[in-house]
Amino acid sequence: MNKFYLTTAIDYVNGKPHIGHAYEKILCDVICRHFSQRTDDVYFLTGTDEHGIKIQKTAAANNMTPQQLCDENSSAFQQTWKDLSIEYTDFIRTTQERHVKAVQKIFKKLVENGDIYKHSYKGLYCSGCESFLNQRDLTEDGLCPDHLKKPEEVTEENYFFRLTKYKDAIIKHIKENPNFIQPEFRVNEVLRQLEDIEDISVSRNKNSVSWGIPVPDDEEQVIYVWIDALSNYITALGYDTDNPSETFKKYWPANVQVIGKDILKFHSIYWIAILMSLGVELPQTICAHGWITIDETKMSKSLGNVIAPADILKAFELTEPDALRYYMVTSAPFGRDGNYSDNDFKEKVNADLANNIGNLLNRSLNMLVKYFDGEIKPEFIVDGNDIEKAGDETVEKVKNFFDGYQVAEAANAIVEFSNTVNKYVADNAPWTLAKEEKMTECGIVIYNVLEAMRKIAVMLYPYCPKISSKIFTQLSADKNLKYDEITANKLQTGKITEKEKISPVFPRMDSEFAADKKKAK
RNA sequence: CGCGGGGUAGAGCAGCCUGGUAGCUCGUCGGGCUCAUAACCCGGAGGUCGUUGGUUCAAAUCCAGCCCCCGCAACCA
Repeated sequence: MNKFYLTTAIDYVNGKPHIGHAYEKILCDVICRHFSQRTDDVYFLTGTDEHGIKIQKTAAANNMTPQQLCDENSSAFQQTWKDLSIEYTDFIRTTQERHVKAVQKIFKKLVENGDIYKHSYKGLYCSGCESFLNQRDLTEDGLCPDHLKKPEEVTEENYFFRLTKYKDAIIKHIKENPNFIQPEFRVNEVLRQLEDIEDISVSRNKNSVSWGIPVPDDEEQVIYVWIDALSNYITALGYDTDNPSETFKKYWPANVQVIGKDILKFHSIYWIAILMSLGVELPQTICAHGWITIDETKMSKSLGNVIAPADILKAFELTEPDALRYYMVTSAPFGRDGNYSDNDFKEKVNADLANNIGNLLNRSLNMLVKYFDGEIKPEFIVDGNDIEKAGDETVEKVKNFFDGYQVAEAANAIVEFSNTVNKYVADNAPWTLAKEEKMTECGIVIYNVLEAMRKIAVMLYPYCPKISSKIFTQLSADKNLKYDEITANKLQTGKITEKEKISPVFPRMDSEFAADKKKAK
């Protein structure tokens, strides 16, 4: 693999970031960090979607210009990603000039290709809402639910995209490329949706929506969400209908486009049709993740159970996001919904990060200090033992899971390995060996454990970069994170640590350590 | 109506394709160890595998019917 390009959905800036937004970005960051360990060239794109009637209205309600609202909320998203250690390569905003210009060119190109036509559209317009309503949105009496007024039938002339022209080609592509839509159980849903698609409206009259990218050569119309938002995945790379950038040529097509299950239709049908019309290659995989519920309840503004990632970190007095990152991506199996609850969060990270992995490092380093003054002697290194093999097998398993973007499953494999190593410690009881003065045997066991820890630190890095870094530091190990070098590298011999340098890399939440931390503040 | 997934110990899941001792994580109870972050290791208790019937020497697993839950179909992240 010589490059890896991943995109997230771009978030609509009509509100502040919550853990639903965060879930996707963490998932993507974990995937990108993993692939950065296997290729030098990872490009990770995220951003914000900033046009449309909702932004226009929210801004007006708050006495702001739409651009002010977008600036404020887009910044909030960027700050949140920083707080969560999301290291994207580029952040695109659909109000940026680079995007606006490219979208207009794309629109023109679609017109030239004969895939866009003008068509009058008859709809139910509510003047209170300043927008069209669907029949199903109305009350039983046919009134607008918000304004309790009867909407008027209004005819608007819009531009339409010939989606139906690409229907057969899309079906063919989906059937011929089994990995195109992931998880696989979504494929039938999409094929079913394809059966009754119609051409889609891709513009709005300026009178109903003014906050958008103007249609080229028609002052009356602005470009609607489809062509605007979806094309961010290529405009960010510098796509241009006449003269695409080197970056675009290098990274497109995307290896994977990660989205929520709610927008799968737009990505596996609309977006694909647009690319087909433009004559641009299709992404390799569209991966739809599930949703995060809160205490088994759907998150919604009306229920008032929306949680911001920062609130969780604050509530648990966490100074780094690793635990939350770990929990979020392991709480749901691939593509399924996950759940967040304070209690599950605490239990999961205590069990895996503190008790299992963190304690394993702590106990083995302490033994190294106690029995060998922190020194690894050359005679401790014996190749080909069972733990080494188990470690190498885990490395392979983790790679395979990531190849299918199965992030939670890969994490389980890492914890399982750590668990095996804990058993190995108990079975071989280095403390007993020390008492019996079998010092070389004792050293071999401890060394094997520390070597296993080094591998765990490499594999854990995508999930918990800060904890991983602490493990490397305490092992005095080279922070080499490349998978190819896992087996080639070894811990250095000689004195690697002393009593004062050892401390829990992840304190149990609610433990004495956490309590001490609170006091210290 | 349709298409798809599911119902297995208190909770969350695996096993089902390729029938033959029902497994994992958390919790719980008991024991062990003493290197460690009330940690770690071992063991116990706890399940008529939704239900009815069929195939078979043998069914959680295959087949049929029924009951219940969920997803998609609807611009929710």
